[in-house]
Amino acid sequence: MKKNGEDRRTAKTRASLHQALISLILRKGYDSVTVQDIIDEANVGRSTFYSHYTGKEDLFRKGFDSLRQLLGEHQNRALRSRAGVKDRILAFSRPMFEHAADHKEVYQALVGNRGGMVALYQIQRFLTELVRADLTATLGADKSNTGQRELVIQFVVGAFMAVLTWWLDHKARIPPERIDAWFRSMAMESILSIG
Amino acid sequence: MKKNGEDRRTAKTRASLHQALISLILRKGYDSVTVQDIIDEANVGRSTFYSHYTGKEDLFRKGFDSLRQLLGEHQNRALRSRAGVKDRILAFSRPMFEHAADHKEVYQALVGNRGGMVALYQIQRFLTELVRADLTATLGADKSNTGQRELVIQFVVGAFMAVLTWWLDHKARIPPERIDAWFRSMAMESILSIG
DNA sequence: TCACAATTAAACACAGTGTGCGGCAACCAA
DNA sequence: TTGGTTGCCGCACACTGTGTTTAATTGTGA
Repeated sequence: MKKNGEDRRTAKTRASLHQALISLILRKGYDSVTVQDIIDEANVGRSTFYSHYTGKEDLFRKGFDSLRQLLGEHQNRALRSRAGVKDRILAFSRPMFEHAADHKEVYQALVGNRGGMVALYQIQRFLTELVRADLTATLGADKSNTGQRELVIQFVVGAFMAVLTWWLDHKARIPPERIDAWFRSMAMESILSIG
Repeated sequence: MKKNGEDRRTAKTRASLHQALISLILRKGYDSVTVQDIIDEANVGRSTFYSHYTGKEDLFRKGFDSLRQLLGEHQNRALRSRAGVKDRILAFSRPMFEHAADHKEVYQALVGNRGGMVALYQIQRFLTELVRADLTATLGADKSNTGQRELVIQFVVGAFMAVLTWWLDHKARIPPERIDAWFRSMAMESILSIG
C-alpha cells in the first residue's frame, strides 16, 4: 500500500520531528524547547527541519491539526454509535475525555503548564467553536441582545479545560465516563441557570 | 515622608521597568518581549537591569506580587465594609472584578493571550488557594475520600479565569457587579450540584 | 539502473543573553 | 556644602540559538 508521491524519507522525518517535540515538551516544557533540541532528539539535519517547517511553532501547529482531525473522527464515530445521545447537551465532552485517555501523552504535552500559550490558545479556540455549536444545537440560537450566550460559552470552555488538565495530571486515574459525568452535571446546572 | 534606605534612583528605575514591561506585553505579548526591548523602552542600562532582576521573568514576578498584595488589601477592605457578605460563598469574586476594573491595563497584560504561561500559572495557583479557602469556609472541610472537592475547585477557577478574560477583552463594558452576579449564579449551581 | 528528490554538515550573519569593568553622576547624611 | 557611598551607564565579551545557503551525499520510485 504505497502512497502516491509520498517519499518514505519525508514521512519518517516528519514523524521523528513530531515525536521529538512531544517528548521534549513533556521533559522541559514547550517554551524552553529549541529547534536545536528537536533536531538533536530526532536526528535530523538543521536544513532538513527548515525545509519542512518554518519553525518550532509551525511544527507544533501541524501536529495539533492532525490530532484535532483524529478527535473529530472519534467524535463522529462516538455520536453515531451511541444513538439518542447525539442531541444531548454538551455531547462533545465524553468523546473528548475518551480521546484524551487514548492519547494521554500527547494531551499532557498540550494542556498542562508544559504546553505553551500557542497550545492553550489553539485548544481554547477549538473548544469555543465546539461548545458554541453544541449550545446552538441544543438550546437554539441566542436571541438576547446581550452577550450572555458568549459568556456561558467562555464559562464552560474554561471550566472544561481546567477539569481536563486536572484529570490528566491526576495520579489516581478516574475513568473517562466518570469524569465526564462529573463535568457535565456541574456544567449543565450553570448553563440552565442562565443560558 | 522619606523611606529609609530607599534611593530615589532605584525606585525610579524599578518603576520604569515595570511600566515598560506592561506596555510591551500589551503591545506584542509577553513571549516576544525581550530584555532588550524592556531596557530600551524604560531607558535603562543593560547592567542596571540585571543588577535589579535576574531576568524578564523575575521582573514580571515582582510586579505580579505587588499587584497581588494590592488585591489582597482590596479584598479585606471590601469584605470588612460590606457586613454580612463575608460569609457568602465565592465572596472573592466581586472584589476581584472591581480590582480588575480599577487596573484594567495591568490585568489585560496578565490574563489574556498577551500574558505568558508564567502569568497564567501564577494566577491559577493564586486563585486555587483563594477558592479552596472560600469553599472550606462556606462548605466546611472536604470529608469525602475522592478528589471531588479538588475537582470542583479546578472547575470554578477555570471558569472564573475564562470569564475574567472575556470580560476584560470585551468592548462593551459590563459593570463589575453585573459580571460578578452572572459568574456567581452560574458557579453556585455547579458547586451545589456536587459540592 | 538512473535521474531526481531528500538529507546532510558546515559555515554565515544576526539577535538576544548574562557578566564584568571603569567612569560618571545622583544621592543622603553630616 | 561637602564627601563618601551608591546606583547608573556604556562598552565589550563569550555564549546560545536562529534561519539561510552551499555543495556533497544518499535513498527512493519508476
